[in-house]
Amino acid sequence: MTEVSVRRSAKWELRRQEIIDTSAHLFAQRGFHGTSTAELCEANQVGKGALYYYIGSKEQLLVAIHDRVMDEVMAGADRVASLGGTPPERLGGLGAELLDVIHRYPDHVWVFLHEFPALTGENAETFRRRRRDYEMRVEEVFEAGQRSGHFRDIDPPMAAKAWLGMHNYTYLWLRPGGRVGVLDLAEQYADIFVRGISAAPPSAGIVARPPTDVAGATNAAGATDVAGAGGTPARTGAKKRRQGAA
Amino acid sequence: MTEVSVRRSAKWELRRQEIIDTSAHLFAQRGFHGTSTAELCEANQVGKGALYYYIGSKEQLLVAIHDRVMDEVMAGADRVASLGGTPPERLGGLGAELLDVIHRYPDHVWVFLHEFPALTGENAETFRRRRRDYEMRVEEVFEAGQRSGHFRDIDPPMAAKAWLGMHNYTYLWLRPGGRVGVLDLAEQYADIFVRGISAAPPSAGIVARPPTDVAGATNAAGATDVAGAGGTPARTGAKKRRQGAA
DNA sequence: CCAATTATTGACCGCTCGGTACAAGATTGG
DNA sequence: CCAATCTTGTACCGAGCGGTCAATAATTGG
Repeated sequence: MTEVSVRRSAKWELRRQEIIDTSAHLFAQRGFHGTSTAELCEANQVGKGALYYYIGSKEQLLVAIHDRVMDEVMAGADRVASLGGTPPERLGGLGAELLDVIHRYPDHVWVFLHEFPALTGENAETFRRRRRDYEMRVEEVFEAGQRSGHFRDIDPPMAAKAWLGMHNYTYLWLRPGGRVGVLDLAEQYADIFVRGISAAPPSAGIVARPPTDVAGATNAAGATDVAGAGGTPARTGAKKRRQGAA
Repeated sequence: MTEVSVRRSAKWELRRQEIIDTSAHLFAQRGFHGTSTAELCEANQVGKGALYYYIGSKEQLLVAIHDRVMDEVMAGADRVASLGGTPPERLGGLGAELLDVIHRYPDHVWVFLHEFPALTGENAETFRRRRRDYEMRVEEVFEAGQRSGHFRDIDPPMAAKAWLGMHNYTYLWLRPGGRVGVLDLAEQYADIFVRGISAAPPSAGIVARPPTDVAGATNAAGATDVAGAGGTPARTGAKKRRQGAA
């Protein structure tokens, strides 16, 4: 389906990359479905024929953007793993690498984090798996940190999600040349998070108050799914479409 | 433009809410631009005429979903503010309220966090402002915590964004009936974050290592914007479209 | 220098999109 | 009971969609 087989010239690959990057910029502004192929042509200064000569289809373009992000992120994780170090050090390294990617590819990352649901079938499956792979590598650091006694006893999947959220969210504001430097930010984030989960004298129960429960408010349609992410909808009887969560 | 003036019957309002909620579910699966009005009709079991009788336009539907989320989130913040308490307590309260909304309206929140760029003109402006308002209320808690000596000296805007990211990201996996309870989660998150920024003996520099800089990699098109979020694009010469960041 | 290959154009296709018009049911209040 | 009003289905609209194609310009290698 993906048809990667055919080798093309280096010039072709180069032009293709340019088009991918420019298109990522557009997608990040207008959304994938909100951007027409005509707009892609205009932004890339090519006719329709040439555009499709390079991209194959709109979805393959989206896949290429996803690939760029996942490749970079995974390469960063590999680099960190190859360096070894204590769990806190490894966690800091992962954060620095992740923020580095977000900083260098803001458009691609935006698309990656927003337009995953626009992928269909096999493509969606591929990136669901790759995301999960990365998340597991983060979890492993938390597990290692608990075994080594650096971290206290928190649920690793939960910690990983908290950590991911904190870092991923920077895609909304972290920009080259911005007020905050990436490396500085990575250090501060690592500092906050590592302190937060480190095995140290607990600071007693200063924590949350339950939300003052406003009158029996559930989803007004009573329509909320009950299982984990991506549960099948009731009632709608969808036809051919793509799946849900990321 | 928004045409809120005309009062309708209670029955009408009720049916409208049902349609909004059902549509939020669809949008959360397929994306706003990826969902056709025909699909909305099928999901809501109405014809096109009836659909538009209730929603006015597709974008007004999107606005209604955004409204629901912002209203709930702001109401939660108000409740917390009215309770008073120390900054750590207030922060925990905000987190519990925020997670509560995400938990009760997973579809609406998904749409809110993904489809903001689909809003145009005045609507985009409105919700950009309301988001910023909420963010500032979070920042204020960090500032107060520093004044009171509960928190150490971190940049409040940065801390607010880290905190927001950590909490908002739960929209990807937090579901009614899921493995983790909301209140429990809120406590753990508050625990991690408050420890992470509390004024306490610093645990020395165990933090980040810089990313081993892979060969001169900037955006291959050299196309990254240089200013803060939402900078105007170069080169594309867009026509009538909406703005960038959230 | 010329044939083979690569790169590009722009007209065109069938289809779906968001939205409207309007007549006909349902409901309601006097 | 009937007229006014609320609610609904359906046929239809122009526009724009993603994608194709045959012709042709530009480049390349022998």
